[in-house]
Amino acid sequence: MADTATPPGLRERKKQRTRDTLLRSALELFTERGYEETTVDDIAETADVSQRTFFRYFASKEEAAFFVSRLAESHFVEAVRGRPPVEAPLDALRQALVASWDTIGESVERLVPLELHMRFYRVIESTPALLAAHLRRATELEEEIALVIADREGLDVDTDPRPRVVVAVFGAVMRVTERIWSARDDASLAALRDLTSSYLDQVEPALTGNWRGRPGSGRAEQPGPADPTP
Amino acid sequence: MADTATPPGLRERKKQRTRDTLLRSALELFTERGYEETTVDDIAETADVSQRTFFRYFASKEEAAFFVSRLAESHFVEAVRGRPPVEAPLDALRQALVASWDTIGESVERLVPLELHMRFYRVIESTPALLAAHLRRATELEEEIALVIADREGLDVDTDPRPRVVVAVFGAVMRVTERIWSARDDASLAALRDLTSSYLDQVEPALTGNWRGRPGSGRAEQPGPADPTP
DNA sequence: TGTACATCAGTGAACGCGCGTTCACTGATGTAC
DNA sequence: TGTACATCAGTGAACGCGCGTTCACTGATGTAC
Repeated sequence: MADTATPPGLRERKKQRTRDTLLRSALELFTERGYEETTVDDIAETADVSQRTFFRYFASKEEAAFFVSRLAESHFVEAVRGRPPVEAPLDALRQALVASWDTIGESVERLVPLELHMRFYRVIESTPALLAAHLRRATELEEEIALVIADREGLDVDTDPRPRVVVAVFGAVMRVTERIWSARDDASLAALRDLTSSYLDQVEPALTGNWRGRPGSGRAEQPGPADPTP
Repeated sequence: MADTATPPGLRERKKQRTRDTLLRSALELFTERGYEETTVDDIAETADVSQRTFFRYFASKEEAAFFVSRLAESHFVEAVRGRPPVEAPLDALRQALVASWDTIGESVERLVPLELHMRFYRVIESTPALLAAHLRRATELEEEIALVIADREGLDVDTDPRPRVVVAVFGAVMRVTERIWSARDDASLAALRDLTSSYLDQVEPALTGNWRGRPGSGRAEQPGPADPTP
């Protein structure tokens, strides 16, 4: 948890301040007027630096947009890594999520207000380009976590499908709840957590065949004689 | 299944030919030299029309890229809609996938060679911008299918989480297998189908806690005394 | 404490690039009589 | 079968736009002595 070895000098502190100002400016503009409607020049101007300086800190507009998310994600990965081995994989993921959401505020607030971060999450969901980038990043994160899970269980992801499958299922539920959450009024982290929790509880019921007393979910190889729905 | 009422005239047939030529040119260039490395002008030039004409047929470069995929997707949705109600939701999805993959060649070949379409799928996976767009489109498709499933079961997606959850889980497994498939040598549809099938079989084992004789997957509220992995 | 030099964050202006749009126009196809 | 007109696919050229890059330069911070 320690920072760099030597305490940061004046130059270093100024750099951090410039970067934080750029980040805040970016997220504020994104949430206020929209991602597409905000140019890199707008961000630089709001942060009171040149456009050239923006690109010194962020390789692209997208990188700035996801900088805080990146922090939250590595926070979650560390939480997964720290779960006790007695927990089953799906439980470990779930507990890690709860634990990291309980403490994420502290890390995020060092950069931007948590409330701003949460509001920006909703912007992601309503901006096609951002949502696309978010989903791509999510699959990269899933691959990373699958390796952690495989490591926990002493398995190889290339020979055993289960690590990637369990992580993909977990991620799929999260993305469903993120989307529903973003469309509702309550933008709090607590609301997202409760929703995710209740949806995770529905995974097993959703996968078993008998949603309403059906024969069962055996490998139904026979096409069945019933009439297709019109 | 019937086409338009009146048989297409010369003008209409020429339009279709122009569009098909543009599609083929686009997919060929994308697979040969890469998506980012192909400009809209390149595509128009290869198809022997002006750039202006390209935009008359496709609103964007991305729309052209996913035109054939769009066809395959609606094929799948129809297959889901046609599954007999006795099948449990997850089975219905699975059977619909198998069935639509068995017949997709016929629809696709009307536009471009199936082999070209399959090769392009691998380009999607290796091109960040395309993968991002693909994932966003996939979630839109999932929402559509969730509505179909809810309809089948007489449920409302806003009150019952199960339709969206089961579809999300199914989709998550598909995306995992797409990615693995795209990294392997065998680019055939059969290879993708077999891989997907075997991964779907792993969903239930992956979600149950006992990957190697563990206590069980009860709601593990106690953090547990064990040491975190280093 | 003071001087000389090195490092490096930030600047300003210009540019390349490709996507997607706009405009006024041409010529082939379709249709009415 | 032939003529007159309407429709509409396609054209060519120019443009707007924002992202991201390149260049030569300035001035503040850090360091050596």
